[in-house]
Amino acid sequence: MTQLKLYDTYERQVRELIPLKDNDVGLYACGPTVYNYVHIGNLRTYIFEDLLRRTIVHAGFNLKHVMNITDVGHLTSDADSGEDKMEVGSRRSGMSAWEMAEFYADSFKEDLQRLNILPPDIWCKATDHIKEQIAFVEDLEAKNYTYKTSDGIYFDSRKLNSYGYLARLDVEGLQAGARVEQGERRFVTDFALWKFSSPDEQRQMEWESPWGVGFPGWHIECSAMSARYLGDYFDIHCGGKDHIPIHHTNEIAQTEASRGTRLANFWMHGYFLQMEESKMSKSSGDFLRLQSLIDEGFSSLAYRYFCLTAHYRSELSFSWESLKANDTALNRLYEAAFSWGDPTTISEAYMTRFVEHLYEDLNVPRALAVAWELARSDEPDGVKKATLLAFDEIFGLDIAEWEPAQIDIPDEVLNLVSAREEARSQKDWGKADAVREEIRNLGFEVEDSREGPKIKPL
RNA sequence: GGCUGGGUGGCAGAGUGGUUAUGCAGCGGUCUGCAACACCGUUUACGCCGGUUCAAUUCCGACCCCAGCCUCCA
Repeated sequence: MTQLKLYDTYERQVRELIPLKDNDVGLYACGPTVYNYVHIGNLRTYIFEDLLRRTIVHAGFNLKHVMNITDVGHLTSDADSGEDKMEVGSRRSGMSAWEMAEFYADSFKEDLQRLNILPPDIWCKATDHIKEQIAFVEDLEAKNYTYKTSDGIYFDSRKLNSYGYLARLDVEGLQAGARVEQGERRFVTDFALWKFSSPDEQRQMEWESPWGVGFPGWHIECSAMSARYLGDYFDIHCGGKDHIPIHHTNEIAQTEASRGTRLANFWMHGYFLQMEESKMSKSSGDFLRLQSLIDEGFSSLAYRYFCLTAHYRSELSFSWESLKANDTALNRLYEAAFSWGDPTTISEAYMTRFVEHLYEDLNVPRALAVAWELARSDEPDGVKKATLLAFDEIFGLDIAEWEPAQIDIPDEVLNLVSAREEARSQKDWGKADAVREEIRNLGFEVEDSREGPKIKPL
């Protein structure tokens, strides 16, 4: 049997996934901060995680997939100097922080569904786990890894020799090149575990703690919640690559200091979607949502397919042209698969090639190339269909469900089509072409296939 | 400026020390009254300069450019 190999950012190498315990694989994925809609770049990362979890299940492991919702504490600056994004978002949206959290979390879940991204086994919200986070900070305090400033409790990163290993941080270089105010922090890489509510401003989200009224820092939620649901040391932790230098680095530091482990056996990161012009920046408010693509006439699965064409560890350049190209490809695949009829038996030869690529650190682009070779091969239709449907367990493109769109064609157009058939049977090409032009003016295109005329909306 | 990655044909994107995916577009063809659809075939490539090697796009070094983090971001 083929081994499932994955790239681990911590070791910077591809190695076999061997569960820490029995046949069980614990997977923790960093979810969104729900202060706004997610954009298509965010969604690329969740598509990667979906491919990962489908592959883990395909390889025969028992999966426990946990995803958090950050609904408090993520500041507008990772240097712990900015405002809470939730409070800022609340002012912008006119909703309370609590209402807004629910609104954007629901919107996020809807996007996942539209992209055939399977939901995690457990959703967990930071605000539902304040106790666990306080307990975690207390433990760090007892172990002498914290210090207090006027605005919060901070993690003393210099007490950990291994700090920054995940990102291969040059800590001294960071100190030298620092461009931000350190405030009362003792060192650039120190970070907030608990922030005090400001006396000047009434926060919507705040809690009592041993250190006073306030709210948890951003990083502590992941250490606390992953420990609660998956244990102190679990199999895979993933997120976007931008989390490597700060968020994940800090999670590792907290857990290492408190529990003496490095948190996860594998650290996996999805790379960015690259925009043509501007950056895919959420804070500027100018970003593409899944809905933006749908508004332009693309299906959500066309975007999923587009993401399958690039390896998760390479940047992918987004452009409308490129999305269009892949939309065309996907529709050809759908139509071909539909025309093959009922599935019969799976081709072992193609399946083997597919799995080899998939298990080699999720080489989905290669796996997709195998699908196309299969589609254009001499295999019997039933075999093609059965094999492609098996591939689709991973691709998640709903190939089995696809059927040609049913469109309403006005009687006027149908009459014209009949009139044109009449003219064609009499070889009156001039009239046939004139009628076709008339039909075009009504918004429909006629194509003469072997089975008779086909009508499509323009 | 510091650190971490990356630069492949018209576009997107795999991969490899010598046989060079895949998709879209283009071109040629089959089909068709014509067109379209579909299918078949097919051209253009590895940022720049050195080095190692029988052989480098693939390994090493310098340079240029791009991205991420250090300031909001998956």
